[in-house]
Amino acid sequence: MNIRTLCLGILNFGDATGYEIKKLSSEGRFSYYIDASYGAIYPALTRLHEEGMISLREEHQEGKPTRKVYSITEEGRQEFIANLSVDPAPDKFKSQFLFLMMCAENLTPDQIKKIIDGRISYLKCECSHMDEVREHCDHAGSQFVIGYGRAMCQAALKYMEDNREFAEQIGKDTINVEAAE
Amino acid sequence: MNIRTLCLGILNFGDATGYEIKKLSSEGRFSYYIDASYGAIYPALTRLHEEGMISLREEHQEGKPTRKVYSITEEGRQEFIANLSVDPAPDKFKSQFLFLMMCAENLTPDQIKKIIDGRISYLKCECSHMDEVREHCDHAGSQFVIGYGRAMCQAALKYMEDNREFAEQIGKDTINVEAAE
DNA sequence: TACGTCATATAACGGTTTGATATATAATTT
DNA sequence: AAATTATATATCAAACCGTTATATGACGTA
Repeated sequence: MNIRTLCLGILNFGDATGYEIKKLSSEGRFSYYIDASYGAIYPALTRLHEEGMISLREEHQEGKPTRKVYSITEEGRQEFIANLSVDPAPDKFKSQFLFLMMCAENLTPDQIKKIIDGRISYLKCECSHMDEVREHCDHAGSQFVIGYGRAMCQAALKYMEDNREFAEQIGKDTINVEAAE
Repeated sequence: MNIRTLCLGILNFGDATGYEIKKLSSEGRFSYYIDASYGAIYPALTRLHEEGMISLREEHQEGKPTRKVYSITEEGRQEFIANLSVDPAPDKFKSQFLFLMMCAENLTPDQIKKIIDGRISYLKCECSHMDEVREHCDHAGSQFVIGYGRAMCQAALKYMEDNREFAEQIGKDTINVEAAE
């Protein structure tokens, strides 16, 4: 799924500027499973507008750049709907935390402990962020999606709490092995 | 975390060719949280070799291209360890499935059902793939990481089974709304 | 006075996708 | 049985897509 479809999808929920699309994708109710950058959004919007998929309304403001508010057109809606019919691609997931855990025998027990503590507070933060988003949103699709994200987050937290001792042991074992050599 | 560090990390587990690094990252025990492409791996290995971070042993074969087997050097190991000390970046997660669910009111009940069925079999497939990887691997870090992935996968399956009716209702509601208009 | 928010935009960089090249073996179709 | 197609091994480059970093600038807040 490319940014083109992503912009159309967000605009299908309501008019927005490039700035707002960015915020929705990295902080709003889309943020759990999407993250687009300005460098991709602005050129995509320009092209979508040239092709008539979205229309533009300029709101001039004093001291600030002109707000360029985009709306999806009937043509754009059709392209968007057509794109929804293709089979969804597999999820993409990248985690530097898991990579670090995989290499835990190269870390000191102290480092491992710090990383795990950081992970748990990161997950708690994500979790409460999703709770917040869920409260301010009664759209059914959003409820389902945020609920999914929350379930993942809670499962991760539970796993971390149940298995942190095992992970911390890796660092301690390595020290003993090195001492024995 | 860039491919450079990723290649060093995989080579720190043992010698490998570019081809094998790719397989490990998209099918092996790293695949749950990493995925690198040939187009990134080969240039990275070439550069790493030029810089003395990895050494090269060529194995000539009949009919096939020469196998270029890389090993991490002491210098490479030092760079790798140094890179493990930085705070892990937040996870990156992208899901076309969740995007589709977010837009469920634009889909027919039939489409939603098909997407959910596909999702459940995808998750089951991922889950059994992880079980398989876990069995063939008694390295502690791998156990922790695969266990994490498995926990996520099972939580996703449970959520899907508990909430599929809710999601399927979205499509049916939309039809009724449209009929009423 | 420095940082966070609003707002658009581009250049440099990094990584993915696609496809070229080449052979052997396994599976499927005719 | 023969022919075709898919899969696995193995490296690599070009085209394309998206991220990161940065420029610009004003307003509000700590």
